[in-house]
Amino acid sequence: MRKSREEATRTRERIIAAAAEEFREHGVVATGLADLMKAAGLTHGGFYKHFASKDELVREVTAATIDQSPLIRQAGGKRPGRKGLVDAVATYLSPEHRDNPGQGCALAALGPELARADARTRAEATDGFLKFVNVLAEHAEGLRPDDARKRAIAAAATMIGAMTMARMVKDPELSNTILKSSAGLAVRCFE
Amino acid sequence: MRKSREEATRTRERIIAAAAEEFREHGVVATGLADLMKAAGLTHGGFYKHFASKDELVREVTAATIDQSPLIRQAGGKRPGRKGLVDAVATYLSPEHRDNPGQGCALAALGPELARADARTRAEATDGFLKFVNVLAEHAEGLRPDDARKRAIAAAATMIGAMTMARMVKDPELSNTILKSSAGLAVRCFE
DNA sequence: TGTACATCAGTGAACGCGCGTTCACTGATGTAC
DNA sequence: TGTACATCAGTGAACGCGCGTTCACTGATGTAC
Repeated sequence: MRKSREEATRTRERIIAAAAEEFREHGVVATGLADLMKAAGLTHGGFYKHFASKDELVREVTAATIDQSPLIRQAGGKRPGRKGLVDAVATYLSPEHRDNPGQGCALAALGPELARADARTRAEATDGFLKFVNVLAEHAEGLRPDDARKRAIAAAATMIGAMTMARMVKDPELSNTILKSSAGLAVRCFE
Repeated sequence: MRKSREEATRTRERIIAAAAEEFREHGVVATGLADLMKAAGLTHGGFYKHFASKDELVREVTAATIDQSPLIRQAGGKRPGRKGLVDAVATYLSPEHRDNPGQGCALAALGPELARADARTRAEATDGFLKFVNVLAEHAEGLRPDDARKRAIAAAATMIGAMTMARMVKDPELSNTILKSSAGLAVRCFE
């Protein structure tokens, strides 16, 4: 039962979307292709009509998922400067983001797994990290560009580390403190 | 060939040490028990004479590995105050630590995997995070204790996030910049 | 202290299972005339 | 525009493999008298 080209393209995107969610929620290695294809509404045999291997899927998911980070999703059309920065950081370091890793930032959900991935996936992850950094740097006011970039890099590390730790920690109060205190630091970083 | 009690205890510790290294290097899910027992110099069948399950091992490794974080390993017997803080942060955010995840901080190497682990493992990870925070807070001078704690939490998030991103990123220059800029932020955090 | 027996650390084969991947097949879609 | 044929998206069974776990067995260690 061959499908039309547009439908095949849509299927491919559906697989990527399902994988993006499953990977961020359960981890890349822990997610099986059969589970993932079922989540996309297909049987597992069809996978290789769209991707040469699981590694190729991981690479495509990494590339596609960056734009779904809450920081980047809300970046377009928001106010610049300090107000915008505070908004962006608060959206990223929100309890909503923490409690929904499947829809959130891949760097926070998969950081160490991406660090162990193949060169091309790491290259995609690097691009994603730089995109993240640039969104932050654009909110910096009155700083030399390379200084803004350095500060944005440290702020990004803070935000990504905070999200990971806020999810890991068992005590909900401590988790909230991690988010709040780190948000404060990320904003202060540009002052 | 039964072994003496002391030898059995040593074997158990050898399994934990081997697992600690393998897990941090390749991830928990990606590490098989057979590989890990071979790394400990044993055959895989003997594993269940020491642990009830892989999950139990993960929990014990999490508890045992925290003290091997470069931050905590060098904490005893170092100078207090700002100098000690700068040293501690520099040791943690060093290229040596980045390039040797198998001997490094479990929070940076396994953060998201620990976040998905069972309740008891997450409790161990939480204790480990608080130990990390306390080491930093002890270096804070002239701050109210709860303020020092909040700042230490944000500094910890920065350091852990920075180590993860420094390992993930492909560009070595960017990786070094992440370490340096984040170290600066972690120290400034207490001023 | 010496002897007889129970314990149990470690071995290596085997268990069922799910993994990533392959393949023969189906039938609707796309193409050529 | 209609017809004949090639293509190929998706199915579902099957591949070998390594996973976590179990088990019968060995023989040195520990224990009881």
